[in-house]
Amino acid sequence: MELEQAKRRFIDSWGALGSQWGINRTMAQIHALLMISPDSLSMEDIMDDLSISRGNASMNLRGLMDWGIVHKEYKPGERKEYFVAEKDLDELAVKIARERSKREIKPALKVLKDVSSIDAAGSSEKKYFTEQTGKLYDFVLKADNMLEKATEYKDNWLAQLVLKIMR
Amino acid sequence: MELEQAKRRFIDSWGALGSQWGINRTMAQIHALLMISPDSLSMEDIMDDLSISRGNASMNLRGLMDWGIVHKEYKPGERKEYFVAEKDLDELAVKIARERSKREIKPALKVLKDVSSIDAAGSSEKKYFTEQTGKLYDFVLKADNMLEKATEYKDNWLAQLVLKIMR
DNA sequence: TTAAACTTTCAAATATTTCTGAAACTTTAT
DNA sequence: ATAAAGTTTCAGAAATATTTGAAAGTTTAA
Repeated sequence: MELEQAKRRFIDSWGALGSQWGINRTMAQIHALLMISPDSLSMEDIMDDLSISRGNASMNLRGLMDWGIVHKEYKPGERKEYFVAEKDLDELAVKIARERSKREIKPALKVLKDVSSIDAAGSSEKKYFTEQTGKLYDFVLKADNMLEKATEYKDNWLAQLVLKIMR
Repeated sequence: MELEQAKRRFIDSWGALGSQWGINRTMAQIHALLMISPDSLSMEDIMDDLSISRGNASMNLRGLMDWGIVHKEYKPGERKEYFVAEKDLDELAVKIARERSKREIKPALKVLKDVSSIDAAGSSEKKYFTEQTGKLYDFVLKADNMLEKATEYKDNWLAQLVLKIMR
């Protein structure tokens, strides 16, 4: 397999993976492209490589920056903006985990807390509902806390956690 | 907040959450409905409650069964099929984790392995590519293994893991 | 074997998401 | 202040994904 071919295969599957995870295909592709790029790329470079429009590139780069996993770089003497991906994978994982927690888990927890605390007196239907959503709340909260712990300690988290537990 | 209102809010947000996670809205809503249903529900019950067509209900119930998180139940003397959700949350998490690993992570690993093993001799561009995708492969593999360990031991996994490490 | 009761399938319709491209905006150098 | 170089925005177009509904398929009981 030649480089160009391998590159396409990587970018395509990273893109497909992204869309399965609720990230849009192009955003994931741009991320993939930046991950394998030794140098930072301009918007034009990205548009050309992926054959996408300027508007599309602009919006998705903004999206990646909102996730905190891509940032701008300015080259001295140049007007253009260049983009680089966060390439430390532990750091990348931490940022994604934190952002998903903030954007998705926390709001879900709020809903679960609200709906599980309606007054259950009376019908057994109500009782069942508050019981189930309450359990869900506890579970999601526990999971979110574990994720937080994990990101706190990055790759070394397990060892640190063990130490904490043992003392 | 009244039960009906709380129920709608729960089903809607579970549905929205689903679509952020690459699961379609209706499938997530059916799942939510079954989670708070003390009794098993027929396809008609589900169609009525969510105002969806028979075809839609049928396909999404099949989807949920493929994930292994909903199953059919037959009531004695009745022709109709009834559906129930897996309500043990640890069990639910394990099933989802295993299925995602099988459907998404494993195929991604294959691609990463393939593309990272092209012959890197020559250009430094190639070298960088194989290096980056190789690191990605190692990282995803490590993450997948941890997930597997976690599901093996279900809720008790951490304690078990600690024991293993200490011996 | 038939027909009633029920489920599945899939082509066409609908809804949702993403993408384009051109206009508006911003920044910088002169 | 101006214009060149660049970026962002957003309405409409295109692409994708989901949903419907009716026909085909299946199962069961008599």
